[in-house]
Amino acid sequence: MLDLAFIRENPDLIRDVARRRHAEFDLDALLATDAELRQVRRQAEDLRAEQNRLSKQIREAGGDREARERLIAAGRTVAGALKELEPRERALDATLHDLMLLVPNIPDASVPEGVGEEDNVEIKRVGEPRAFDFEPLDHVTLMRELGWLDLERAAKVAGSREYILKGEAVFLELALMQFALHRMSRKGFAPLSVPAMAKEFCFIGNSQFPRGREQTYALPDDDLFLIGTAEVAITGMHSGEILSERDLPIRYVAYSPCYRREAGTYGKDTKGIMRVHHFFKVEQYIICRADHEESVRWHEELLANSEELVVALELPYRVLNICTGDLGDAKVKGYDIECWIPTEGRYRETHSDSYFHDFQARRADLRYRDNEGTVRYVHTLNNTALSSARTIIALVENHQRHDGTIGVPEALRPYLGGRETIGRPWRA
RNA sequence: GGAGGGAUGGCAGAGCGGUUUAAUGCGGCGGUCUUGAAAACCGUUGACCGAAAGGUCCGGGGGUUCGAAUCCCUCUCCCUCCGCCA
Repeated sequence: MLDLAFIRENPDLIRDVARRRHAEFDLDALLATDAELRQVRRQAEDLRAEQNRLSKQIREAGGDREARERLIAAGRTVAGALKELEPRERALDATLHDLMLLVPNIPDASVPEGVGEEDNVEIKRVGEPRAFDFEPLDHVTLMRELGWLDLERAAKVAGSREYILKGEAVFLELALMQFALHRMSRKGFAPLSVPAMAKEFCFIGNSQFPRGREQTYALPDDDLFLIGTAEVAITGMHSGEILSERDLPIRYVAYSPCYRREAGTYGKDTKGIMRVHHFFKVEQYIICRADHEESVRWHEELLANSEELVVALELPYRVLNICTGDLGDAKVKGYDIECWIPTEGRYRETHSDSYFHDFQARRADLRYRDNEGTVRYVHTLNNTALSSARTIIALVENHQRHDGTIGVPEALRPYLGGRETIGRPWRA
């Protein structure tokens, strides 16, 4: 959420943001509602001031019965007028709030202009795609042959876009998560394991709602929703708080399942476990001072942390600077890391590194008291450390061996009993 | 699931219809003293809207009243006990 006063004073800039983002929202409706609310609120406040004056006079009238009766009658009139005005004030306030939630954040000047993902700008490429001396197999074939994946029974249990991992794939998944948690906690990030479901305010605070609500699983009987990322739970965790500057920055590394409805993606990535309804993720999250330079510094550092993990897993990757049209509403700027998928012959997204300035903090009412005693909204950032399904794809495809087994990168071996390969050889 | 108790400023904690414009303590900030710090002492200090006047806010929402932190209803969360359970 942006500062309302800022929107009021910079309507042209906000219109330009909408244009750059190719986003739709009704700024005129917002400004009109704001203007009307301010007018109605002023009337209501005048009435309340009158009410207070009368209340004081009634108190002071003491035993003077006649004056008392007269003042109470006047008070009744004011109360009646206020009662008529208040529903209007509340309704306008609610409308304004709803409209405010639809205003996107202001992209940084370094975000490339563009309409969709095709306009994202590659800023670096690291690692050479491996030259296979045999025909590499895709992750579905490999994992099936290794006895690691059952898609048919997963569909039977839970429908499309679900999967059952079996055998060593189960340990591989856990190994990746543990690897990421250990590495990040060694860097000073505090490990968290958070609830997989959260209340609505967490999703609004984080900006998943109201736009993108259809991407989230709802549990209506309990007024809860399944999180699509640990970010939701972490933002909710500190919402409404006033932290102290000396507690900042807060650095978390959170492990959680992630649930995504993938509504509207029919026909996209229908093979295997590239696009699935659940996976596990280790997420980096930072809460820092309200300082642009500091946000930028952490944004770069979060990227470097994730790159370090990907490099340790010996996966070729590239980094994209996400363009205005593909950038989530709440983000000031975003980088994606995409890992090389040999059988697709292209890079696929595995990480998303974002900063928000105080956009999430305003929605979640997350503030801090600075060293001068001033209360400010914090800045928030997050980036994937590792996510399970897509990293498994990249790992098995890139590290497959001629005999159908999977090579384990050295950094991951401590989490897999020291083994250099996993899976039984099944190819000649 | 059942019974009871509770939720007040950064934290702790009074207040239980109208001098509460929310006491007091801790913490924070500023100062005196000090080479510097600690201690002590002095001052200052809730959040939000508004240019201001003024207004809003005592877990959320609704109600009673001329007037609600205070009374009523409802929801959420926390605590204690019982039941069930990995």
